[in-house]
Amino acid sequence: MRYVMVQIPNTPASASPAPRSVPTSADVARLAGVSRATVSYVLNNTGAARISEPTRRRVREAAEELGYVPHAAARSLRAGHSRMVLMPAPAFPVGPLYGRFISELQWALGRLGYTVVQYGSVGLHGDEAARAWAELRPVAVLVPGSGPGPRGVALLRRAGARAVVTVGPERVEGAHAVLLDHDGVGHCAGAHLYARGRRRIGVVVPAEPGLEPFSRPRLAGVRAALRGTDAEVTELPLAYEERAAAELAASWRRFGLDAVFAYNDEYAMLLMRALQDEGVRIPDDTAVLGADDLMLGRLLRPRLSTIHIELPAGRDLADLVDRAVRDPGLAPEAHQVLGASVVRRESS
Amino acid sequence: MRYVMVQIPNTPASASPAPRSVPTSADVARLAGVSRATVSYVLNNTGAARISEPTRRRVREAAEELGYVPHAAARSLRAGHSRMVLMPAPAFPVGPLYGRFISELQWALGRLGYTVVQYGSVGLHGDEAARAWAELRPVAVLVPGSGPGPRGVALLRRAGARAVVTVGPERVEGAHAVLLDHDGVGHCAGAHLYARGRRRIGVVVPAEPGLEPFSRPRLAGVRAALRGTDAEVTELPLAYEERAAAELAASWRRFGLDAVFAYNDEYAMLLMRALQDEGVRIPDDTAVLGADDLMLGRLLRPRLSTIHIELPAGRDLADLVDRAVRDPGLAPEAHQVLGASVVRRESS
DNA sequence: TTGAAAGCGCTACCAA
DNA sequence: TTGGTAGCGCTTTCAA
Repeated sequence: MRYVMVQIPNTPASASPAPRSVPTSADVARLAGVSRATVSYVLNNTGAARISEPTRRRVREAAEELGYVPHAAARSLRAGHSRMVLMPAPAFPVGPLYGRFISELQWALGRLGYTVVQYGSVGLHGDEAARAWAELRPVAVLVPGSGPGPRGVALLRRAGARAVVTVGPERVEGAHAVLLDHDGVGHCAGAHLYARGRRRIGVVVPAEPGLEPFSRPRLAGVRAALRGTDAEVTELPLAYEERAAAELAASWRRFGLDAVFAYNDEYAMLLMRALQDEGVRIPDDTAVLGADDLMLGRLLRPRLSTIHIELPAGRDLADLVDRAVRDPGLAPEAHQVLGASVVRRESS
Repeated sequence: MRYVMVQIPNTPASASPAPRSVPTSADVARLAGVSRATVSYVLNNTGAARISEPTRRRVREAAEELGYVPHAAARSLRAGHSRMVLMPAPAFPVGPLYGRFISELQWALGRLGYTVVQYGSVGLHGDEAARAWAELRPVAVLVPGSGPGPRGVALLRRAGARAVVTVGPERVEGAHAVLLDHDGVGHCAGAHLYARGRRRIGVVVPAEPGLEPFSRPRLAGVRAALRGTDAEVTELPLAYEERAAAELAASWRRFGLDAVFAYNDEYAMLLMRALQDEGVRIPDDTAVLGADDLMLGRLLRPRLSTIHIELPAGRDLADLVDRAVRDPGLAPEAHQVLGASVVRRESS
C-alpha cells in the first residue's frame, strides 16, 4: 500500500501573517532607548549590579515585546567557542537499550551546561562525515559505533573540538575511547554455554549492514572463550526475517549444534520460534542464548537466557566529556566498559 | 550492579600534540598568497570561471595543507539563513517503526540539501523549549509528538523559521501539521473486534509517561467506533512490566472482557503472555489485538493480530518541508496520514 | 582576474 | 551606570 497525504481544508483564520524580519539586540536597544551593550549586559546578567533596575526592566520588557531570541551562532562566533556536543546519529537501528543510554547521556550533559545535538550524517562516510561535523565547530564530538579514522579525529581536533570520544568496539588514535566490550559479551556467552556442557556452538551473525562492529567482536569473544577446548564454533549468518530463520531452522539438524548464541534477544526470539516450529526442543536439543536482557526474553517460553549488558552510565560518560573539554591537553584515555553477565533462565 | 569505568594505560605515542588555533580562510589566503575573497570564490565555486586555474590550485592546496574547514556558523550568519532543519529528539521511547521513519526523513531532507539536526531538549518544556530551538535559527522545525503551543510556534516563526511542522495527533495554530491518525488506529481496532463478534472490549493505556498523545486518541478511536452499539469499552492502565501485567491478568475474569486492544504489539506481547500464564485462552476467551505490525507479533503463538500503520513516507514529508521553506507565505496545511489497516492473524 | 571592505549579530573592553 | 566600538569568520559588491 502506498501512503498518501491528503490535504485538509484550512480555517481562514490560520493564514500566516506577513513575515517580519527577525528582531536583533539592536532592535531591543532601540526600543528600550539604550545601547546594544546594555542589552547584552542585562540579558546575560553580566557586570552584575552595574545596571540600574529601571533600565533592566525597560530592556527586559522591550525584549519580551519584540519576542527577541539571541542568535546562538553569532554568540558563539563572538565567544570563539560553543557548548555544543555533537553526536552523529547512528546509522544502525538502535535498540531500546541504546536509546535509553542516549537519553541519559543527553540529560547528564545538559546538566553540565552542554547542548547535545544529534547530527544525521546519512550517506556521508569517514573523513567526509568528520568534515561535515567539523563545520559546526562543536566543543566535543561523541561518536557511537565505528567512527572516523585517525585522520578524521585529527581534522575534528584542528577544527576546535576539545574532545573526541568514540563509543564502540575499537580504539581510534587521538580520541578518547569508551570501549564497549563486545568481545566480553561473546566470551561470557561462550563460557556459559560451555559450562552448561554444550560443545557444538552456533553463533548468529546478523546479515543486516551496520551491525558488524558489534557482531564481529561478539563472535570473536565466543571463539576466544572456547579456544583450546573441545568445543566447536559455527558462524550462522541470519537476516532478521521470518523466512531466513525458517530456512536456517530447516537445515538445523544438519549442523548438529547443541547450542546457539543468537547475537541478541531479538534474533534469539526469531530463531527460537523457527526452531520450535521445526520441532527442535529447547533447551534439550539446542540451548538458545540471547543478549541485551530485553523484556521480551522474559516473555518467551522457555524463558530466554541472556547476557545482561551494563552500559556506561550517562553521567560517567558526560563527566569524561566534561573533563576532556576542560583540559584539552588530557591524553586520550581508553575506558573499558565492564558488565557482561549471564542471566540464566530456561533456554540454556 | 554498578558500572565502573576502568582506565587502560595509554601508549606514550598517543599524547595529543600542542593544540594549535583553528585555521580560517584568512590563513588559507595568506598561505596561498591571495585575498580572502579569492579563497571564498575558489572553495565555493562561485563566480565560476573567473579565477585562473593556477590560482585555484594554490588555494586548494593551501586549504588542504592547513586542514581548513569552513565555519558553518559564520557562513550562515553572513548569509542570513541556514539550511538547518531542527528536530527535537522525542522524549518518549521510540520504536523501530518511528526510528526507521526518522532515518528515511533525514535521508530525504539531506537529498534536498538540508542539514538535519536532532536537538535533545531534555527537561525543557513548551515555550522554553521553543526558545532554545529558536536560538539556533533553523530554517525549519519538525516537531514529533505533542509540540509547542501556538505561542511557541509564533516565537519560532519570528526567529526566522520558515516552516514549522508538527508530526503528531493534534494540530497547532500557525504550524503545518502532519496528523498521525491515532484515532483511526483505534477506530480500526474497535471495528475489527466488533466485527469478530466481541462486545466487552478492553483497551490498554500505557502507564509510561510521554505516550499519552498516542494512547489517548487510540482509546478515543475505539470508543468512537463502538458508539451506538451494544459493545462496552473498558480502559486498562498498564505499566510495561511483567508484574503489572501479571496483576492485570490475575483479575482478568473479573473484568469479563472478551477482547483487548493492547495499544501496540509490545504491550500485546506482555499482556498475552500474562493471560496465557493465567490460563486465559486466546482468542477463545479473549481476543488480543496489537498495533504497529512488528516482527515479534508474527513470532507469537497464537500469531498476533495487529493494526498495520503506514507512516508518511519520508520523501513526502521532506517535500512538504521544502515547499514550506521555499514559500513561507504558504498557509499552514494539515495533512491526514492514512494507513491503519487490520492484519488479522490468529489472536482475534 | 583579483583585492578591499562592509557587514551579518553578538559580547567585552575601554572610555565617558 | 552606560555607550562606543572592535572584531569573531565568512561572503559579496564594487573597484582596480
